[in-house]
Amino acid sequence: MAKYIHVSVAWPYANGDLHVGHLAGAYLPADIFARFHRLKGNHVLMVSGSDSHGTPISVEADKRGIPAREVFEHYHRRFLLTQQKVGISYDLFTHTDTENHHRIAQDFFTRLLEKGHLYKETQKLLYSAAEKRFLPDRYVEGECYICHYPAARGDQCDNCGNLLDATLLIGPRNRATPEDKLIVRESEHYFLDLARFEPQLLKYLDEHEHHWRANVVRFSQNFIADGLQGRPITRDIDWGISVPLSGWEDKKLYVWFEAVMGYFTASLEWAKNIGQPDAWKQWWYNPEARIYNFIGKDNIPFHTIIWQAELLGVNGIYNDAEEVKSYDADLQLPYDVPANEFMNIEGDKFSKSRNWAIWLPDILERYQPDAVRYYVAMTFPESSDSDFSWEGFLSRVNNELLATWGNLVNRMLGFAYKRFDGKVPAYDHLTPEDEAIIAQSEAAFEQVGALLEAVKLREALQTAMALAKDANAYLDRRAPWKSIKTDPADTARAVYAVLKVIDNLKILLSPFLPFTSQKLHEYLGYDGQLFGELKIETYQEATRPHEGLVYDGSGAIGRWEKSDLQPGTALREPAPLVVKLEPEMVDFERGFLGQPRDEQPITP
RNA sequence: GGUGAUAUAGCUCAGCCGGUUAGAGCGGUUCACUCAUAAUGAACAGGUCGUAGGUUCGAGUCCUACUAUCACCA
Repeated sequence: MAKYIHVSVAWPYANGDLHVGHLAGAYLPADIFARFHRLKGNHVLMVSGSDSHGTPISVEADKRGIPAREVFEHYHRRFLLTQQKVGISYDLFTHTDTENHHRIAQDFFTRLLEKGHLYKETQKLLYSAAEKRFLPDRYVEGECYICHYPAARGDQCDNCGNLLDATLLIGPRNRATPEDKLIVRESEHYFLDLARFEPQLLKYLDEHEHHWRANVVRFSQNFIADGLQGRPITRDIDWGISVPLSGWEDKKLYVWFEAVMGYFTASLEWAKNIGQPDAWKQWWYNPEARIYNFIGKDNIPFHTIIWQAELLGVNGIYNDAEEVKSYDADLQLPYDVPANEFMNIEGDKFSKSRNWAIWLPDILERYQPDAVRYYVAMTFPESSDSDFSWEGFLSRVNNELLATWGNLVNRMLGFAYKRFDGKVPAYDHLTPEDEAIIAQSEAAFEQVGALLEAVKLREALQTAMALAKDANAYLDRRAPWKSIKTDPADTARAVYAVLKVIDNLKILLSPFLPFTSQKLHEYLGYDGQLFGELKIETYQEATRPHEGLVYDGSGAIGRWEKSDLQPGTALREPAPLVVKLEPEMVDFERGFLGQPRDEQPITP
């Protein structure tokens, strides 16, 4: 029976381009997982979007002297193009500045307030006399009250690394305008009362600890054991979602509070966009559904504790009224939160300010999306931080993806095309060895599938690649290029067997390598698309339109099933699947690291 | 400062509940092959598992301390 799988993917701040860290941390794992489940025939809903609020965007806007909205719109557009190019198959990638998201976030706030999950408290904050506003911590600097470093930032000291309370800084000043006068002022804010949810959260973690990654469980359990503090969910800023209370017009919802709701709000938007406004409930109010939340390790507490608390707090939302109460279960909490660690670059951690980064729009201009996907997937930081090195990229693409897989396809399809009249050879019977390699490739659906299901993606890819390696070995033992001279009937058996294995590998590898699998699919003489298409659509709401990336799976025919390749099928003339990389590219690419970057337009 | 994670062959990584000679891929060396983008196959050579202790008949695998790195929290 088809299952309901929700793939919730971390929302990127739209204050700069996407880089390989984004891909390795959340987007590619999520996409591989979603594609696998689509092939299995499950109902997949994969959503994410640009986080359009938050200080990082305001900071970037101030730096450029343009409004925050322009910054996020610019990068949102680039996110759509980039992810379309690398094939991240969102059912909907939207953003948080939609009317839909605003409205639901406010409904969450109201409902939490009504149910008594919020409380008010007065905070002391720095107020700028010149700008007539409370200054976000990142705009403040002063002497660190711990190590007395003179230029500590308001939120953290770069010298001793401690997180700071901006109001305690010695001689705090406005970074933009040093002569500005800063005063400590009181401001009232709403707090989410996390402690109330402690028993439910502990129970939730207990129920999931066996199938979660160990570090995610332990970290979260300990986080609770330390005692849950209330968290402010409003701020004195002007860029964000309004607090739905009169008298609170000059405050906004804190970005972390509303951004995580995106998994939910985007699901509703998707349902509305396809004209079935209640369709989202099949995931969110269906106890059989599974929600998987793909994130990076820096986000663990937000996705194992805070988001759960919000969901618990608003339970029943949009499902209360009798006439729509088609699903009477509780609001679903994530089934798994497979957080990845970080991907470093050439041995050093990512840094936007130093431009120590590998930008996706840039490398997708130069390399095949599947080459990037292959290397990143093979290097996924699933259990510990990993490292992206250009030497490694060169080596893995040329020596593994091309040599083991691309070459297997090329040598055998080329041979069949030339020697068997452009057709899948007909055979009289198969030898035990032929049957063995075919059986092995069919058994791989079970093995690789189990690994994918358990979100052990790197191991799944390794397992599929090991099969390609075995196919090469089998081919060398059978040596059809020799038998063709003496025993063409035997050649036909071997070639058919390898083509069948290749046809199976096409599917086994397709969640990882959708583009090359599609090409191979066509070379093998098939028609149709293994997967659906990614489109950029415009949606009009009452006051403003917005664009989203949308996966249209209506034409997809790929299934997670063994090959039924028919002898006599006409092949199409094959060409190499994988482009070979020149060793010079290593130095070329390294040359960009740490240098000022010129942002280029993205070609489709 | 606290919490979690990581530290295994030149490189990238596996090693579940502790148990015979610590595994894989890549790279290296040698041989074979020539259908293939000099791509493939076979064999061999490479680690005593961050450091120091401890528990145990026996530890990479459990415990303690320490060091380094990453993240989060205060």
